[in-house]
Amino acid sequence: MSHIHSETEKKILAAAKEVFLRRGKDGARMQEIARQAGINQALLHYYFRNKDTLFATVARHLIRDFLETIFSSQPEAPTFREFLQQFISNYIDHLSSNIEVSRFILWELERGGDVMVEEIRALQEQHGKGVFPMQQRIAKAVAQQEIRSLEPEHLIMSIIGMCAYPYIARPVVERIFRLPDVTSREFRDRRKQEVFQVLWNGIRRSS
Amino acid sequence: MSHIHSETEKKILAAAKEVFLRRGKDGARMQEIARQAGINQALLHYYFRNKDTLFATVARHLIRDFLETIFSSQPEAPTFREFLQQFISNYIDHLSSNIEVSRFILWELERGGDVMVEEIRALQEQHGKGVFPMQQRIAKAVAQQEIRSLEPEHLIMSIIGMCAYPYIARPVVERIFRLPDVTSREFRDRRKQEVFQVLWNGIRRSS
DNA sequence: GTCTATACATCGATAGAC
DNA sequence: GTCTATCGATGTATAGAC
Repeated sequence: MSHIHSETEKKILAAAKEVFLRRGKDGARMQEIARQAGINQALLHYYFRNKDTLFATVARHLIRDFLETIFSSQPEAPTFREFLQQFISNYIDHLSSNIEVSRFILWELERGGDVMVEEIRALQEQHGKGVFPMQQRIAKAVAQQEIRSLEPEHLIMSIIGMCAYPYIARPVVERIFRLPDVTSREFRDRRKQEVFQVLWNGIRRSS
Repeated sequence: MSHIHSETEKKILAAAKEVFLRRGKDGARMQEIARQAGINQALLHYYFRNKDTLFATVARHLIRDFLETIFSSQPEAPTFREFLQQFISNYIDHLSSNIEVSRFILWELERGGDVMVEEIRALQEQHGKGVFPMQQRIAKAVAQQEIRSLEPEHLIMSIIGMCAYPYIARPVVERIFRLPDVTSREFRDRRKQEVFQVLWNGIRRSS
């Protein structure tokens, strides 16, 4: 993997990222990417053989950045309760200010999720043990009896599902439930609180 | 809205439903729909002026059926606890045996969700009061102190998000978490139990 | 109503001059 | 490296015979 990036190549990658995020792989037009990069279509094919190559490069970067932001730098909270609260807050804030990335990841999942899976695997190796960093944190909390016995994978699915849903089903949430803009401070704070309250009471040992 | 359906029209609608479900609006080919219906492309345009018209008709039917199955015929359980448990079970089973429909709804949401919103509004009028049937059931449970005070809309988002996530992120779930096929009996039963346990403990009053 | 044949538009990709 | 011009494939839609 070459890391020598000419000025033109950087412009192309930046333009491609924007267009692919906005329109998806199939919706994106090579012409639009070229125009946005201030070059012509032939030069685009000179740098990246074809659309597939260009898309693969962009998708890999986008997904890697997303995963690293969310799962790599995890809150170093002393208790699992605080860890959970901070993770939910970070995750909702990040989804909220990167709505196009969430949509892009959905597209990628519909396409089969291959890039997603590969990047997660790479992240796992990087952190050793071949598991999600978060999986270990949860397993530890169970072992130390901070929370009731459960399968970490299921808890992770629950957290992500609850946090991500409003951003996936935004039209329904905003127009049917008549809730405020899902990116607004008001909505985010309310949602964070509700997600945490349900989850924490749902997994704590005291029940 | 005409309800006179010729034999050919029915064949077209059935074929279009299958192809649109499998490939989405943009991925679907009029040629493929024609072939599957056993006719030619010209006849397709004779019945439905263009692709948009055909898609709109199919999408409306698909989404209406989905919404009616899930939200119209609700469990008539005496307690909210049982209601919740049954709803989760029905919803997960339905998603599981209609994976293509879930994917189709995601596509529709990404497109702006207009058809979805219109059909939900229609369903609301049909049930009076201008709200989700489920919204009322939750509000009642709060009023009768079966569960703690909360906004019904947030609880609905939590339920749907937790149930739907595995079917949205299927590649990650099955390949990274190494969980069984999300449509398997084994997985569904485990997921139903986990979702219910978290949610019920998360909203019951006793906490 | 149903067909064959074809027009017309779009888009990714390449040839070839500079 | 960068450009203009154009090819070739694909896909929607229509013309016109039966």
